[in-house]
Amino acid sequence: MSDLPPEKTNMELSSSSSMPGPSSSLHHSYSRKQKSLGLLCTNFLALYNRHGIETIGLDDASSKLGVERRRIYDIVNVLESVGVLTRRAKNQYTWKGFAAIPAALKELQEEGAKDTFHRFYINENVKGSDDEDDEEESSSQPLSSSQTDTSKPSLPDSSKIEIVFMRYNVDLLTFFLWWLYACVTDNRREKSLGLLTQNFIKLFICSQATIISLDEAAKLLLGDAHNTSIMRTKVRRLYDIANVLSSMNLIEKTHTLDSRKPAFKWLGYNGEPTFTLSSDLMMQAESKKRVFGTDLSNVSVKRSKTHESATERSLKMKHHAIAESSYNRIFDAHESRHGSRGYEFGPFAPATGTYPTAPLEDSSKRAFDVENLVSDYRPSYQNQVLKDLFGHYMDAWKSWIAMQRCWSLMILVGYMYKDVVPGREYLHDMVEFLDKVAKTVDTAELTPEERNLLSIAYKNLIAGRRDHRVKIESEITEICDRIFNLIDSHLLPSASTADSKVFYLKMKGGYHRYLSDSKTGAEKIKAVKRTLEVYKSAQAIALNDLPSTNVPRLGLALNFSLFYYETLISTKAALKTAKAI
DNA sequence: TTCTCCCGCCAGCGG
DNA sequence: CCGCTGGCGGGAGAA
Repeated sequence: MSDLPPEKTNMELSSSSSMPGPSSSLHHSYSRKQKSLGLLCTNFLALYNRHGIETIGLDDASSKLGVERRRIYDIVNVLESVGVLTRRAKNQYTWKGFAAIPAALKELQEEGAKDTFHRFYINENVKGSDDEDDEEESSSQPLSSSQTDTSKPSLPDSSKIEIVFMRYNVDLLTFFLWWLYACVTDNRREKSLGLLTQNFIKLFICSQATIISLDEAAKLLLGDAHNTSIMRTKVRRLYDIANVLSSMNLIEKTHTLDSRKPAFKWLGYNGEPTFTLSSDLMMQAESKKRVFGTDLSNVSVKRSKTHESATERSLKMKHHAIAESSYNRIFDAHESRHGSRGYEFGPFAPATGTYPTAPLEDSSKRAFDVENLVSDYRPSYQNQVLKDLFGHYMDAWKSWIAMQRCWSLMILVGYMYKDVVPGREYLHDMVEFLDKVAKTVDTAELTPEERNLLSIAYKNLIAGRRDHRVKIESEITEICDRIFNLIDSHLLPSASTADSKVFYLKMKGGYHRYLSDSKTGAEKIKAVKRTLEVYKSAQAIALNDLPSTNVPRLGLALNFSLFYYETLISTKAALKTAKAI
């Protein structure tokens, strides 16, 4: 609101602002193609792709090519991402040449192979309905009604988190690692043209697809975010990139097979591209540009900044006057929504004990703005700060409040990044962590969310073991069945002496006993009964036909009595406890 | 009309 | 503070 910088406002009065926009086109036949990024890149390469070029100054480039510096940045960034250039210092780049491309591509390919991370941007299944989240889980947590709870708008409802946990075996430590990673990975960098270029290239070289349309690329690179405005921006950038890359002959514009839609085909690096010949063409091309180009861009930026020639400025202002109002409004809205932009909570400013809840407060509609979430919760710590970051967090880890905060952040981040599927290592680290957390209750009680997480975590932990036990049990059963079968249908029928009969029966009884140990409930009772039966029949034979000194008979007696003793004790105990309850 | 994509604002950052 | 970078999206040519 009315925060026009003063210099701009006084500039305005000089301009003949009566004619809004399109009047500017009358006195020069202006063609965009003359100024395309692709052409510019070609010229750039022609200018510098030769022997003897070591370093490139951006000023130099911009004045030689007759474009604003801004455009040079675009080109240079893309070129750098394929290794043709390297930044050496401010304003200074080192020319590596096309020879460096293959290595860079190879690296990209390898990187792309194990690249699970950069799928960061997720999200936004648009409306509050968590549509494709499968339903099976909901039975256990019936209160998962999406909105309506105004009481605690702070975090995404815990049932959802639980689903996330369950589905992906996500644990807290993993969350934390993600978050660290997200912090360390510079926010701005993530959206940079260079990185985008690399990812774009990865799409080609890490898949079989040779033809990709920019729409598809944008969708792939964005994960699932189908937000149109984000898409539009991304596609714009992809156009920029594609133009540069195609001027290097790395890709080529074609059409998709099925439709008319334009797309780009990967050509790859085929040695030195052909455009070196344009080195002389360039001269004339450049001179032509001088003629055709609007006066806007060519003049050295430096000069125009100190002494802005009025004509030039007026032209600018025309644009500006129209754009200004709406632009500012949008901008203001955006800014106010963010409040003060500073990352005031720092990594873990212990002073404010509350949860960082602000962006979620609109709980009526869960489709919160991820962009803002990301910028709020993933502050872009730069350089200096980054160096200490890890240690800092590790320190913070020890303080309860920090932990609490960390926890909520992790939940948020985990929620946001739920599409990333993590591994299942860290199990024990997680338990340790949880123990630590749980032991801090004397300082501060667990919040409901935290309690819930604690329970979930341990539940997950146990669940695995129980599964394991079930498996073991079934194996035991199988083995026992095998032996019973063997004894009943072979060994026992062909046993002629009482001695051997008793021996086998004793053995059979023993295995029934083992079975009864590992079973529970009705199965256990059955196994116990069986044991008893078998032992009794064995005993009958033994008492009749065997001398009291016979070894199998003695063994049988021992086992039988032992079994009796055990079952008796346990039944008694069971009865007692049952009565007590 | 939709597709392309240039232009330049201005936030961030380094010095 | 100043100047360099570079994300970003408006909106103007091109198709």
